Amino acid sequence: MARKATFNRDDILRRARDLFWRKGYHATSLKDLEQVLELKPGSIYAAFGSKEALFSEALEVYARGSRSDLEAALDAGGSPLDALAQHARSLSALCDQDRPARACMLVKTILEHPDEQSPVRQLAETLMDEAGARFIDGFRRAKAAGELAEDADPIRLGLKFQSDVVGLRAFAQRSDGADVVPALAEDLARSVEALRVA
Amino acid sequence: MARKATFNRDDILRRARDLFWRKGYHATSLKDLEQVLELKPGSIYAAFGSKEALFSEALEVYARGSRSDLEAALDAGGSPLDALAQHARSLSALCDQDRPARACMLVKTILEHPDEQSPVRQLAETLMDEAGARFIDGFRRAKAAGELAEDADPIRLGLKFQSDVVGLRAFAQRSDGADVVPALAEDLARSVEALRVA
DNA sequence: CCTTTACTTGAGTGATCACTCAAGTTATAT
DNA sequence: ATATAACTTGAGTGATCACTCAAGTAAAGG
Repeated sequence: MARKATFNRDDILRRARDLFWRKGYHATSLKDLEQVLELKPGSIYAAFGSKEALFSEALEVYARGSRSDLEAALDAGGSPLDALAQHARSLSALCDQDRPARACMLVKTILEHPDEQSPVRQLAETLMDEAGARFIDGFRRAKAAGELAEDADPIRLGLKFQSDVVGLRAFAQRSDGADVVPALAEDLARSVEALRVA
Repeated sequence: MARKATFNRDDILRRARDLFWRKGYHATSLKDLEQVLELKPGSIYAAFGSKEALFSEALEVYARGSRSDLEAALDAGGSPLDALAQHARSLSALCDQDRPARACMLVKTILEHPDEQSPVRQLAETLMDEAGARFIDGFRRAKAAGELAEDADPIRLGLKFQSDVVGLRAFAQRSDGADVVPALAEDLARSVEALRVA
């Protein structure tokens, strides 16, 4: 009856994510996308509707990808505090791999969209809230496991941790980031472990 | 013999700084600048040469402005550690004022310029290195004043502090940033004060 | 096989981009 | 007052922006 698209949608979205993640929304042109996705403009618009819609889907792919590591570690059943510390320590690898950018794509998106009403901005904020909720949940589990002091506030700890991660990753974006990131990641991991009371 | 420009250069640069700070480099068009600066394109180009050159000057104005507070506090002769903690605490005011953006303009610039060779990116990095050097200097003075432990590493502490500030300010950019920033700023200030041994 | 239905193609849309420059204007020096 | 040198003006430059659509192509159903 009909014909299927010749490209793999997930593959295209991952490529779009990497390009947007590296260059940001405004600096990425349709020409850039055509080259990287190996798609003509007509195909892009038939499949995704608009540059903004494509970006939104790419952002969701990014968020989905970031979700897995921490969630897996937390659900593995070991010490929640260890999982959080391990997550911090894993940031030292930020500079090794050849990734599109070291900074968080959600943060980059929020910073380059000052209009709080813009759909892209709101999506990025929602996804960041979800990420924050996962950190908070991590500290909640740590408290439930008796790893934290009685008066520890999981919400405050979770938000502080997210803020620290955001800072570390933004800081890591600098050209000489590789020189300092491992030490900063270690500092962050130890500050988490220092919360342990049991 | 000749004629003077009718506008005040510093005033124009402050306005350009605020616009670029808020919208970022790529999303700011010459049309935007013409409106905000109340200058015709010819005047802008006669005075500054190019959009990039104007941005660079605006970025330097930004950096010069950010420099003053901490430097004054450190040079006031009181406790260096108190000056640093006070600087952290002052971040809680980030959300009160009606500023162009809560995030650091240098960080925003680095994040939206992935090409490490671009002049704008290199300028932003240089200015950020200088800011980091001031933090490091603060901890050096604190150590010299006997406020820090013998084995404290001012460089590491300074970079960690800068990373925390970057994170806090980027985090503060979120729509509901006002709800959490004061608590995060207080946490950061206390973590500085916790370093005190004397 | 042919028909149908979708996907692919890429030249082309008007709008906007950063930027230019010749003509007009005005403060200053003489 | 006049000449001069610098500033201001704004229409206009080619390039690029996000996006469209009619024509071409190919896979699936009968």
